[in-house]
Amino acid sequence: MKKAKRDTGTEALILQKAREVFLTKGMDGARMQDIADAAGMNKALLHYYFKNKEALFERIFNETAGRFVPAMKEILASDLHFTTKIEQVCESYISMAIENPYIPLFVVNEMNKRPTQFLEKLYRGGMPEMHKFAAQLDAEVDAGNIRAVSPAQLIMNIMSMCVFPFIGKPVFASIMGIDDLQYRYMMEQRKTFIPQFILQALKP
Amino acid sequence: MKKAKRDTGTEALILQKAREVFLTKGMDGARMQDIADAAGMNKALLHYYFKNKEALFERIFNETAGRFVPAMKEILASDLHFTTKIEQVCESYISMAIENPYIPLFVVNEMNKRPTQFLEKLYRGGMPEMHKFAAQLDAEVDAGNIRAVSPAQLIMNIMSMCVFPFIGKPVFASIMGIDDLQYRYMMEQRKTFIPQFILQALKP
DNA sequence: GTCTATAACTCGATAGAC
DNA sequence: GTCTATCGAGTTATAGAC
Repeated sequence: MKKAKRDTGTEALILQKAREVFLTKGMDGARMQDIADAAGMNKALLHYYFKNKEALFERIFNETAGRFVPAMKEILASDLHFTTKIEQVCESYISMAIENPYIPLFVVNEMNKRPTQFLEKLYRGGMPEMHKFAAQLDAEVDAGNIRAVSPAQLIMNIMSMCVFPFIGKPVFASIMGIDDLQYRYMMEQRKTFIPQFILQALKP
Repeated sequence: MKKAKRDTGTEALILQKAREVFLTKGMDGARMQDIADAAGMNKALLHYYFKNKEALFERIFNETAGRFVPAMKEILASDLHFTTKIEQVCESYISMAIENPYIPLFVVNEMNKRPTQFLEKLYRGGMPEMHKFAAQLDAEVDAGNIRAVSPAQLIMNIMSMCVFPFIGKPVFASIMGIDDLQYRYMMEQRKTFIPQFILQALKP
């Protein structure tokens, strides 16, 4: 039986609770008091472990972005067939978002508030290989395997269909009259629905 | 030559500037001082016209949501052919978002922060006629005109492809290496690209 | 109706006891 | 390492002169 706490138990607890608070309220909306309450401690202790609110936020943000950006880049940069890439990107992103439903809106907000810092992190370890994927598409078009299509517009469609349902959940769930469990099921379905939808649209 | 100011010139000016500030910084990030500065007056005057920050924000939010929600509902509830509905929804939403690029993220944030109040406004004047559109789709499927498809998933796809490119602009523009003008052009293209893409995906 | 000045309050951060 | 107490900056909101 493991110990409930590890060496740096308190620091880990702070990070965990700070994560919950920042993800749901954002940097501006979150209060240090909220985090202290969630962790069952006082504000002073937060400052003992982290210099200030911004440092704590930065830490959370880096871990959050770092959690799924690399996987995406890896898939796109690989030598897989473009069909497989689409399938894997959808499967990978939607799985992550089902488990971390607050991440999409959180990331999108920070990205819009501080685009430069965000892009810096995005590009760390190499620019995403959009060109490779785009070149694959163009090759398929030339070979007559798929209809002529703008790679940029297609990439936008793929990302949109994967990400937005998590951001727009309140309206979607409401107008469709479904609960959380049913919504989760719909998202599971989308892992295969989106690739099928796209490939169908690309048929010559 | 008209007067620059109308009866309630000051109030209108406050609303206009408050709108700019709230849309870009959000409720939490915006400061009354920011609005006062933008309007070239002092904070006290803001409170003379509006009880408090929240009341001012509420006013802006209602006007913002009210600006495009009714148009959407009208299109969906109409007797147009489902193909035409898709075309008009895309054209209508994208046109609005091109002219008001900050609205999508702003609305999405408020919707997630206070879902109940948002949905209340959305449903004012009748629930959106999703069922009518869904029934149209099912009829087309039965007639063999389009492939079998979940109306809910399809609606999600349409909304996602229209809305998300405006929310995710910073990354998209960056990885595609294009400037604001080129991005705007891409959005113009999407007005027809999305409907074509969808109809292609629905071909039997 | 618009301004200046300031009260009242929130919140991040620090000092210092234990 | 964790707590209580408090400071000080920044913000909303109000009082009162013009």
